[in-house]
Amino acid sequence: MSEKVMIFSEVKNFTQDLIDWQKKLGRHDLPWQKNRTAYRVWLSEIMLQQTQVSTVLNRYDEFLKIFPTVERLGAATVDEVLAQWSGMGYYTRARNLHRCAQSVMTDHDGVFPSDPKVLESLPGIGRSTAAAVAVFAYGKRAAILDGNVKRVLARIWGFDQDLTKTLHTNQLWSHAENLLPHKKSDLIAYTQGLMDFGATHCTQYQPACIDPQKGSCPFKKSCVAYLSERINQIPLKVKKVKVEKIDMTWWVMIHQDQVLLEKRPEKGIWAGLWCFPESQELVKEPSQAMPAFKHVLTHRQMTIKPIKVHLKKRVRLQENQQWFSLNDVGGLGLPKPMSLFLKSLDLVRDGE
DNA sequence: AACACGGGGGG
DNA sequence: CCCCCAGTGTT
Repeated sequence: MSEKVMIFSEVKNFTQDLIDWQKKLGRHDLPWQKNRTAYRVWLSEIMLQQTQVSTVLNRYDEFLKIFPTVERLGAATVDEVLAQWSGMGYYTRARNLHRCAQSVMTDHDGVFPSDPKVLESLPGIGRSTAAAVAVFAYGKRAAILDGNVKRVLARIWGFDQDLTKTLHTNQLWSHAENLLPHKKSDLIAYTQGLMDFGATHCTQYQPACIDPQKGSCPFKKSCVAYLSERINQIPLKVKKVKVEKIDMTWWVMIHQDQVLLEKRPEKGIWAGLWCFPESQELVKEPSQAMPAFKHVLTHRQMTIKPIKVHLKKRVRLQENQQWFSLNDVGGLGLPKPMSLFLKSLDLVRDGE
């Protein structure tokens, strides 16, 4: 048994059902669905990469009016292109759009290539966009796999692997290719159907299977995510916690064998635990920077910079502060780096 | 406020 | 391969 079959069980007639669905319930009147030249298709795909259909609808015709051909676009200045793009965000797209137009003019005799692999070599065109242009403009047999399509395929086949992993996304790519219709005449309806079904029915939140207002889902009977009540878990994208880098100062105030500690607020990091004060302004005794060290938490990488001050008298600067003998700190609630640090203080003291 | 999106670029 | 980024719109 091949790997493909093990991962993606048979969903009967998916391809044909989707084609039928598209013909009946898909979108047929979007401006870029008429007169599907490579230039028009390409422009719409780039605009749609990170921008909603409703926004692109307001911009597409205007853009084409100003840059009616790939030649005119390539001949424009990048500033003119950026000006026309303004408000749509991700301005790298506009710069690549311009570069791509120039490359089509100089490297491809002014004609967009039809081979997805060649399209993919152009600026701003990745695997999915290349396939879309090849299908819509040239009727080629190529698979798209954008965010909408990933959601549709992952849900129906119950593919619950982490899609931030290249391996799993590649498995989905293979699956997308296996699903392509064999009749070339079906490719446009099929590809458009994938896009439309994902955008209007198999939406991220409240898809049609649980929201009748969106219509009915033709795949309800076989959709693994729906049948196993995992619509909200699939597709799975494990977001890596962003590790924030933080510098923290510890004022290590020492008087004889005692240190001044501060009970931290009940909210935030190390809530309610005892720590060195992170700031102080009143004490003017000479201070000495100690070696900084790192402490790593799930979501933070802290660089702790202790500053030692030997005080002649015990002062308490705030209500939440208290002096402790080093012999007693062991009984306090201390965050990990505090207990490690205090132990090292002990060693220093013993060594003295 | 958190999340979603395709592609590029650097390590 | 992995990570990070960019900007607007949606939930």
